[in-house]
Amino acid sequence: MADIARHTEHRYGNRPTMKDVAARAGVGLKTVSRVVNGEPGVTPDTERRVQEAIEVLGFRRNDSARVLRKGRTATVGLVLEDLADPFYGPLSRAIEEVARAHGALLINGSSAEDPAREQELALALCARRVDGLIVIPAGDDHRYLEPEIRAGVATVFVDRPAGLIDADAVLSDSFGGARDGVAHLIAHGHRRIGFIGDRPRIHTASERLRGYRTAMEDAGLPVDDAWVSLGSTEPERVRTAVREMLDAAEPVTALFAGNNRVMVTVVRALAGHPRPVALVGFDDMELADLLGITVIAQDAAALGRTAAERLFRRLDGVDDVPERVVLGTTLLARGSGEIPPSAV
Amino acid sequence: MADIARHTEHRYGNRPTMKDVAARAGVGLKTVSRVVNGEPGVTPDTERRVQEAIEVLGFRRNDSARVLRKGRTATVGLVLEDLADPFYGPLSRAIEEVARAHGALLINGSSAEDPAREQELALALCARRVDGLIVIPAGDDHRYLEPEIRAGVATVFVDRPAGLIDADAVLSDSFGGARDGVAHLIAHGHRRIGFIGDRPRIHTASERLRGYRTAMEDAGLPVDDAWVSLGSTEPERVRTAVREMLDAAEPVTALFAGNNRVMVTVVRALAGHPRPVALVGFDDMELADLLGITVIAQDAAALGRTAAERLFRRLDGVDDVPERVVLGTTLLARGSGEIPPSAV
DNA sequence: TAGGGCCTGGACAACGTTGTCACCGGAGGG
DNA sequence: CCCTCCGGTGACAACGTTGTCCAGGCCCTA
Repeated sequence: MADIARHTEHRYGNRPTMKDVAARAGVGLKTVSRVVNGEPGVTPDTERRVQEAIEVLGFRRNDSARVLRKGRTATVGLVLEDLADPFYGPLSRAIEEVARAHGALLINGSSAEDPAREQELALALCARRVDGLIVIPAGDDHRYLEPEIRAGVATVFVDRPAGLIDADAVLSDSFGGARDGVAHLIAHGHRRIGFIGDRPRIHTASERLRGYRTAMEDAGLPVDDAWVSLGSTEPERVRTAVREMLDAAEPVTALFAGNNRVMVTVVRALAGHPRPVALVGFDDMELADLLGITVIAQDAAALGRTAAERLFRRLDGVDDVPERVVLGTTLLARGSGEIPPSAV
Repeated sequence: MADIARHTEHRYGNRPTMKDVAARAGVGLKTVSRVVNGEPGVTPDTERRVQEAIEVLGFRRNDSARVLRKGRTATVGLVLEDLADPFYGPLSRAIEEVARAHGALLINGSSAEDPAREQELALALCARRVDGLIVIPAGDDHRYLEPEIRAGVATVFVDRPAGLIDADAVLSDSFGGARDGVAHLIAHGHRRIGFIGDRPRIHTASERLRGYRTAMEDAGLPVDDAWVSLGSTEPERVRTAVREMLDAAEPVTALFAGNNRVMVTVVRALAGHPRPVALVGFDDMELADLLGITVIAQDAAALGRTAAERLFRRLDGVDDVPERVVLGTTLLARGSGEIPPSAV
């Protein structure tokens, strides 16, 4: 007796199960299941009795058991890089909307830019048997996902491509966007333009650098090594980079900021600078319009939506080859990018 | 034969189970379980054989089954209001960090300010048997959560209190913050101060309004009905409210913005206004410092952290009475709040 | 009125894991 | 030399749900 009690002790705080509901309603277990799932073949009267019992007991179906039985979880996982980065807000929101439209729930977590944590998180999601996975990669080796993908977990990468495996990816045109932004500065008369970007290991960062170099080359302009600074987006590092480029014997007259983190710090640094310096940043931000910052805007929502739709198409059984989708960017001229070069 | 095939057909894409691993390693099922869970009592040699089989087969434990058996999911649910609102980024990030420190995963979703959707989402999370729930309420009736709480789902509300049930809540001092902000404007000479806030149904909105009224009253100032505008945070509505207050016969000389959504629109509206108007906003935002906007800052991260810690304390069995924790706010003077009243 | 089909309801197994308990072989003590 | 004990191992039930299949009752038709 004591044994039995110990056995069923703190099990979900003793929640009622379908069995309990069945007993209370005086029907069979399966009939309760039918009512709960809206399956046909139940008399209105029986259904009413079951509903009543459900109400009284406060029964709620245990989806874990359901998942175990059915094999589908109606859940997709999202591994993003930093929940607090404003760029990812609209992106994950768009994914959530699509998931919701497909009756699925979203589980997410952030990797904090740490590849090990990305892997840990992605695999934890797989252990929860998400139907699909959307990943904003922090690392550059995703072979660890191969068994999962083989086992049927639909996987789509966003913002950055997967590393060392062949998988769907939805990206912004980092190269083209950066090239256009730098060309914009050149068109306004700049010849010495600085580029401050994220760590080159990150795909978007290196693509944007490539865009910068291409624009310069296309205009027949040389690029001094001192004009390019890559590394973490730590404010301290970025501030130093700005200072060095502006204090040089031949200072740059314009700057290109490789992403929103960098841009924020650059704007702050330039605010304290005596000479006007042109600036174009990658990524739009709220309030950037009021500050008159010219940016290359990505459509984060479209990125998320596209990726999610792709994921659900795969979950619906469409099985075409992995593909890379690239979305265009938009240059928003607001003033900071149209400042002419100032005499030194 | 065909029957058997049909039976095991598309089940997680036929993932290997512990049984498969056991067969391959030539050991018993339970031994595999022991290895997977790091339980003691397995010879190094046996363990190696099992690990090898796991590797080869690409086995990953099915947490759904585990949950079903154990009764705990090591998962907490977060119902927030809008993933894309920058205020919630740091908040959910802080919650995630605490959850991670406790070895738990976070599932979240947004209610989009719709009470029905909040309920749907919260109950879906309960069906997935999350151990705990953190809710940023959209609605003001949470009785639907009573069976869940009774069944043992630890529940903490953040940013706004629960409605009609007794539950933990972690809040910012909306009343005190607004009162201080308005008092700040009064101290700088303003007598006619407008308040533009969110819908009064929302607890924070009404508290902030109360703070505004209290500050005015404390200073012996009257409040004209035309100076108070409550409603949605739609830009169009806020713009209209700003215009009306500034175009009145006796226009306000200062504005208090009830939250970050409102503040953004107000700043935009004031940018096009000929006369300088003082402004204090509730909620800090990135770049607000560069625009010189004086704000009442809440510590979103502390809010999230406090709530999450409270949740896990409950999950650890601490069972004190539901409590309301109120965190202080900080006035950040940056210029816009220190503009003196301009002659009309 | 008997027979057949349809509709409602229930018994039972299975999903993949973990807790319980029993078994087996070897070491150590009497 | 036998008995006990213990560490390592495996058989089995149980978690709560759903799919399958069968039973019984009803109505309709011949």
